[in-house]
This record gives sequence, C-alpha cells and structure tokens, in this order.
Amino acid sequence: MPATIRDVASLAGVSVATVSRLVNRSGKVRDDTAARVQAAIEALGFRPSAVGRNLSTSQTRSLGVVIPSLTNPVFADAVAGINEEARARDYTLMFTATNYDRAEEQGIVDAFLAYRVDGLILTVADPEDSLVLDLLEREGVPYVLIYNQPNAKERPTVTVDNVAAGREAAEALAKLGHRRLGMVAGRFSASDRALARRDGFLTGARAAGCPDPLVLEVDFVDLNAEEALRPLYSRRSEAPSALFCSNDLLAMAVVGALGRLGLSVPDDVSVIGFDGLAIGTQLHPTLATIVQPSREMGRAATAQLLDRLSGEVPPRTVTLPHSLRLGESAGPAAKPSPTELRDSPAFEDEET
Amino acid sequence: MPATIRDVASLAGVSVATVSRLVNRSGKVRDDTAARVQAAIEALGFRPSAVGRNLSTSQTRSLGVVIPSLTNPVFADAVAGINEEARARDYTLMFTATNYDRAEEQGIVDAFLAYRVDGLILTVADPEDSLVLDLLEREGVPYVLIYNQPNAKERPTVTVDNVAAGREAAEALAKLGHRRLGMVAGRFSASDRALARRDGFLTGARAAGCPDPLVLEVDFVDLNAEEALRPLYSRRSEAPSALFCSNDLLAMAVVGALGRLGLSVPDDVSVIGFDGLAIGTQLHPTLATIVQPSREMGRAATAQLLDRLSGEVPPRTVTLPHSLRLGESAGPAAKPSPTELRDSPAFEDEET
DNA sequence: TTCACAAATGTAACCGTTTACATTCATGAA
DNA sequence: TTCATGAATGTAAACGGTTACATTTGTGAA
Repeated sequence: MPATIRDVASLAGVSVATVSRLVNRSGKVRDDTAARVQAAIEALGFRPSAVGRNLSTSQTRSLGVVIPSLTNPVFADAVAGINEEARARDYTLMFTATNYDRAEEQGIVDAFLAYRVDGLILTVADPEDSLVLDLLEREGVPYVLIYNQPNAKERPTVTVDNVAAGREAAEALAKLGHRRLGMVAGRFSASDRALARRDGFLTGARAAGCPDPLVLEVDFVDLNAEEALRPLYSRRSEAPSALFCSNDLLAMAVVGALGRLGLSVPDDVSVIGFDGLAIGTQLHPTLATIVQPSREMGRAATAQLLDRLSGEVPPRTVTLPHSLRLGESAGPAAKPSPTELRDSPAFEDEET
Repeated sequence: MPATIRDVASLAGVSVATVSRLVNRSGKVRDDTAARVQAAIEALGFRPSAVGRNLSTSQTRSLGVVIPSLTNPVFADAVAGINEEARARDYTLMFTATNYDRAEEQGIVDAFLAYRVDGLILTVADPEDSLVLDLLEREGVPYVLIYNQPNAKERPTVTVDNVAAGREAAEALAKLGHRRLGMVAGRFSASDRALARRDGFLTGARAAGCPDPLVLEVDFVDLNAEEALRPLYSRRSEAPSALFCSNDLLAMAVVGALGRLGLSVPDDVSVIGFDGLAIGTQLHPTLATIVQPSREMGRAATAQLLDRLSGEVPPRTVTLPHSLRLGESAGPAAKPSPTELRDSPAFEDEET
C-alpha cells in the first residue's frame, strides 16, 4: 500500500537507482534531478521499506534484547541504556522478557534469529551452560552478555565484579561492628550473579573474622519477606544484626518486613542491598547498597556489540566499576548487651 | 550466509514451493517427501527468514511499543503484559522509550513505520494534540493508546478512569477525617493522566466539603522531594495532613522525604499514591494507592490491536477497573489540637 | 570539431520468501 | 487400456529495496 521506490522513480521520471542514491546519499545526483526526486518523495509520502532494504543488504540494523524480567528495575535501567545507545547509532531494538524460563529463552532467541537481528544482548539464567549461547556461537551471531559473569567459558560480557562487591559488602558491615552477618538471596539457580555475590560475601565475612553468615534463599518472584524472616528473628540475640540482600528490590522488602516484625532499621538490624536503584535514595531510611552502573552497562554492552558488528575487535569482557553507597539502612552495630559479651569473643575491629 | 529455502529444496530434490508448503503447513506434501525435506532442513539448520517472508506477505508480525520511560515500573509492568500477549500470539516486539521527549516520539515512530510494524502501542505526552497519532491515522497504521485518556478526540485506548480514581482518592482521605488535602504531581505537560487525576481529586475534595487542595507540581525526573516539601511543612499546622501523589514512585519519595523532615507517616501526614506498584506492598508502612491493572492493560491493549489486525472490530476504548488499596501510609487524621479547633469549622464527617 | 574522460543516470540481477497457476503423477472407473 | 479426477509438485512472478555494470551526457583539451 505505501509508495515504493518505483513509484517515486516513475513520478520523478528517473530510475530507481537514482532515487536510491539520493535517499542514501550513496552516489552523485545532479541538483535539479535531486529536487525533482525529492518532490516526488514528498508528494507520495515515500518512506523506504526497511524490509526491502534488509533483504537486499542482509543486515537489519536491529538488535535483540533478552532479559529475565522488566519487573526488576535493574533490568529496566539497563534496557534504557541499551535503548539510548542503539538509537544514537540508528539501530532498532527487538525486545522480550523470559520470566526466568529457559524454554522461553530458547523460543525467543529462535524468533530473533528468524528476524535476522544483527546481534543480541542478553542476560541468561546460566551462562556456563546455556543452549541459546551455544546456538548463537554455532550460528555465528554476535552477542554480548550483561549482568552475567561466566567463569569457565569465555563469553563476551559486560558486568561488574560481583565477587569483589560481595566481599566489600561484608567488609563494610564488619567495619560497622557487625559480627553476625546474614544474606538473603533469590534462587541461585536463576542468577549466577547472586551466587557470585554470595561467594564474595562469605569470603569477606571470613576475612573479617566473622562467623560464617547464614544464607537464606527465598523465592523472589512472589515473596513474603515477613514470613521468611520471622523464624530467624524469633530469637533476636542469635539472629544476624546485618543482612546483605542479593538485590535492592529484595532489600526493600526485607527492610519493610523487619519494620513489620517490630525491628528498627538500622538500629536493630542493618540492611544492604545490591543494584543501586534510584528509588533507594528516596526512601527513609535511604537504602545502603552496592551500586552497579546499570544504564552504563547497557550502553557499554550495546557499544561493544555494535563495534564488533562494524568489524572492530573490542575487548570481550568489560568489567565496570561498582561502588558502595552507604545509605542509612546500614548503621553501626548496637553495643553488645552483657549477655552477648559473655557468649561471643571480644571484638578485634574498631566499633565505629 | 544462513541456508535458504532454495538450498533446502535442492538438497531434498524438490521445489521451493514444496518446502514452503511443508514449513507453513499451507498445502499437502506426501509423507515421504515431507521426510526428505525435513531431513534437509535439519541438515542445513534452515531457519526461514522473516525478512523474506515479510517482504512477500507484506506483514511483519511485529508490533512497535513506544512508552515514555522504563524507569517507572508502571510502564515496565505494562510492557510485561504486552510482551506476554504478543508472544502468545506469535508476534514480536520492537521497543523504545521516548524519555518524555516529543522529537524522540516522532523519530521513533518514523523508524517503526520504516520497519513496517503491523501496529503500535503507545503512551504519548498529549493524545489530544499529537503529531505522531495524526501521522498514524494518515498512514492507516493501527495503534492503541495505553494509560493516555483522550477526551476530545476519539482514539483507541486502554486506560482506567483517572478522573473517578482521583475523586475516590479524595473521598477516601476525607473519610479518614482529613480536611487539608494536597496533591503532589509530576509535570502536567508530560502527563495527561496526572491532569485527569488532579481534576478528579479537586472535584472529590470539593464534594467532601474540603477546602481546595494545594497542588504541587514537581520535576519528576530528577526529584528532590525533601526540598520540595520543606517550605510546605515549615508551618505544620497549615500544611496538608494528607497528600495524594500522581504516581507511586512519587509517593514513595514523598513518604521518604516526610520521614527525613521528621514527620511520621501516617501519624502526622497520610500519603496515597497511584499505580499499585508491587513494591508498595512490601514497604513499611505499606503504600496506600490507587491500583491500576498495568499488566492487564498491556495485555488488553495488545489483544485489542491484534484483534483489529485480524479484521475484528473490537471496542475502541477499554476502561479497566481500578481499585483503592488502603495501605498503612494512609491513616486517620490526627485529633485536631485546640488551636486548630478554633480556626477551622467543625467537622461534619465521622472521624474514624 | 573531435575526442577522452568524468559525471550522471539507467538496466537488470539479486536478496529469501509466498503463491497463483501450470504440470505431472497416481488412482479408480469405464 | 484409457481417461477423468484429484493429489502432489513445480514454475515463475511478485514483494521493495541495493548495486555492479552499462550507457548516456557534459566538459575541456587538442
């Protein structure tokens, strides 16, 4: 139905090649013919079909984006960054969320390959053992992982150093005087990064001389944080005085649940999250968190992918800097009561 | 580079038509030939090109999604719904965010039209006066608005009744005994729905016999809620005892800011938001809000669009039900102090 | 004026499908 | 055996661009 290049050509009395040359500035066109063609384009409202172009150039200038969920703003932030960078370079995004489901992952990547996207940006459940990544390698379709942090296989990735970040979370809490640490995490099977953060956290706790933290794995998608924490805090004196959460959404839920359990954050329990969601700075108390530059990660992943597409050989793994944002939800450990002084060894660290 | 239908045909010793018929089940193929073709498909890893198909069918089975921002989870939720419904019907999504920028809106829609998306789902700045919508009408490309609530022009829309919802917010607060109401909203120029909510809220306040609420318009993108509210609450006795916020993100920031100003929610000030973000139920206090079924709205918009594409004539405007979720952030008004009893007229409503 | 050369433009094949129409094949009836 | 018929398959023309190559046009030098 829309006008084609042939319509324009015949209205302007030139050949399709000339129209194409003008539209793409891919060759010389005399000023007067250019004007005639331009007039025809406007008269017909000609908008070159990307479909036709894709077919003949065997490129689509489109990217596929595959993430677990948009419900977690951390992914939404990354997609925002991807979107910015892609638009700046005149690429279009095909998008979908997998809901942490591997079958979906597969189906979606199939669809994107059928559409012949030029490349993919994705966060997968398990980058070490992923059918879709194997498929992409096999087909030779460029991709970049984001948030994932594969150890074994070398795969193009943009991430932060989740292990180091986990370690720093433990150190920060120890420095505030906390000894009984805990971690609340989503299902590790769905998140290699949560696992990495845990490993770092345990290492950090050990290095700081704390007893091994208790790790609570919870169902992130429909979470009842209050129920999950209640048994833990039924005996307050043994429960962790500081909790590291594998992401900010979880941390916010944990802060809320502690409040409903009658505990004050940070006076009774400190909480530190992971992600650096913007909303965390607005809450009261503000949320302590490890900030990862999500938007930048999205941009960087896109930039890497697009560079690779234009023949450059960018580094395969980019590790962006994270930082500790010590919000109000993490505070100094309470001075130990006499009872506790009796059961636990003396503190080595300073208490402020 | 990937195998084409001709490669498959020649390997299987049949014509391309037979391959096409088998792949699309669009005609009869004898069992033994089917098996040969199937084998060839697998041997070559043939994946039919959507680009070729799009060109020849002049359909793309893809939808364009245009929303202001992914940073606000309310849009992310809607996109999740769109994604679900689209995938269920085997459509693919092209996606982008406009950052509340009209020029971007235009550029993006242009790009989507070039890709020949079959239809669009969008939330625009101002649906009454929108160049992109005019363009879509002119080109005859089907679209559905979401969240927008145009009054004047008749445009296909999925929304909630924002005016009624605003009214109900006022009524609910009045019922809790509040008289001095206020509203905090993002820029009305970027949100027709915030405007509708305000109109409803003012009507509701008047109907409940409250003095006209104060309306504070703030910059939603980089917000300093504490600074915005400080002047208002420097004279507490005259400041609103209940605030309606035009969305939940804003409400969360307002609750946080009030806390930092030393005010307690809901004891000193009640706050009610709009959207029904999931995270609101996890906070402490839980966030009172008007719940709109964002995911459902996404699904409904997609369903309407796809129905229209397949020739049905679905209703143009769908208004989905909203509901009041009376979280802990909205509570009964404090008993008036003697001073206040002096300045203000006696209460007509019950005080519980 | 003629010619060489560059600039501008045109021709037609190709990209990977679908599909109307034509052709061939198999089957059962006469 | 022949033929009509329907089933299975093949042929080739779209679809809307790009582009290598061919052709025409214009220019300045000899």
